[in-house]
Amino acid sequence: MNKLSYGLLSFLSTEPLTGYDLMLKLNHFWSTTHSAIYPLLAELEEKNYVTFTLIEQNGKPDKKVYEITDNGRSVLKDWISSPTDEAVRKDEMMLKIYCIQGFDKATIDKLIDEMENRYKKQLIKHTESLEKLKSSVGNKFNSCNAQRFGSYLILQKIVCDVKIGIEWCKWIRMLCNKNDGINCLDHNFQDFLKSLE
Amino acid sequence: MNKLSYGLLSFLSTEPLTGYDLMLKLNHFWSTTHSAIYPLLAELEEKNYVTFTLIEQNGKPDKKVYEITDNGRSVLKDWISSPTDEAVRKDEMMLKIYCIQGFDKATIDKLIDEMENRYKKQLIKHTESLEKLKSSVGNKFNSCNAQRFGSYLILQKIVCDVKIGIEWCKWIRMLCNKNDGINCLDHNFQDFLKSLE
DNA sequence: AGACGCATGTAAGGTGTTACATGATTCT
DNA sequence: AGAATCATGTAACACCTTACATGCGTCT
Repeated sequence: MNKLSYGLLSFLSTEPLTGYDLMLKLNHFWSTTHSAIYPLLAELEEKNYVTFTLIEQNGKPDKKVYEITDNGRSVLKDWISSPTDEAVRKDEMMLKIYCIQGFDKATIDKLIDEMENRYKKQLIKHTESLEKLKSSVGNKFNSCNAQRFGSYLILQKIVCDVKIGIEWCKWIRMLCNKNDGINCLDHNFQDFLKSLE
Repeated sequence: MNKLSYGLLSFLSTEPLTGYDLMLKLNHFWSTTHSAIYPLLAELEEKNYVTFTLIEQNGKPDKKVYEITDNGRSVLKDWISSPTDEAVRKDEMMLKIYCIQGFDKATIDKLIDEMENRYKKQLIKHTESLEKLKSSVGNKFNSCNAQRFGSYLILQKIVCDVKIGIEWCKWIRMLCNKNDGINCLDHNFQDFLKSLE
């Protein structure tokens, strides 16, 4: 049972899903591919943590809709109460930003543009998901046992994170375009964020 | 040349460092261990992208201080101008948050406490790094070619990110403690953030 | 006509983590 | 007395990504 296996159980604990669905949903905040998911689902089924129903479709490939079992829920319970590993973060863009001081303005501008465009695309994608979720549940997230509460919490944070990413790009551009040496102490990102309101 | 190899070159482009230093610095925003770094440094040296000087020490193990070569800088230049891969994110805590609606209040509270404590520890660590950086350079980050400009940009973002993480924990607790069904539409994380000021 | 979405799966190769290995000094 | 810091390195295993494989329907 690796982390992704628990992740699959976590998602299946709220609704029955196919491997394909799981891939799409997980990708909002957990980098993975279908090739990693399908073998793990087969393992979970062998261990009796999930069961599946084969749904025959026409025009589309048949699909397996997975559901969590009582065994699966019991394993989930143990996992959620045990210590949590640190997050794995590997953002190539950050490695590039680290060394930008050695490059010319044109190269830097191009990089910041690339980064901002990426954040903007993510914002559109995650805002859409959040809106869909809100309308599907009728915006009732008023208790910790509300339907899809966890999904709601995470989407709210991700949307906020990418918005801050966009502001960060703007802040960097502002710093780069300041040629005077005055106000050296004022270049604080959080002050910049507050000044926007 | 994988992403971490470029990362090592990126860090070495701003100052000479040992493998151990690189591990510590990278860990602020790139999950890795020394076991991954040392073999890559050896490869970079074979390819003539870096050179090292052996420094003999007493009381401590000898160390190899690596410097980037002109070849290395040329490779960096090509890399920074080429398309950037998507960030890899794998946060076990988010997988746990996803399924919290199925658990009792005590389990949820424990999990949110664990998460907030983690963010708080990170805040202390990264704030210290930022303060050290500021004092070492004399707070002069007024141009994009300023010394350690990239490092400054990233630390500013990370500090902001973890602060938002802490507020997110508080927001979740607030939602969980609301038992009434009133004001269902008001539970927006960004509105919550704005209300703090 | 070609790309994309739906939907599942395997194989190969690259990447990453954990454990093993050493050892003096400093902190708790 | 035991843990942490500094400092490097290897080996085994686990993990993850890319490519291969299939195939119909819809969109551009």
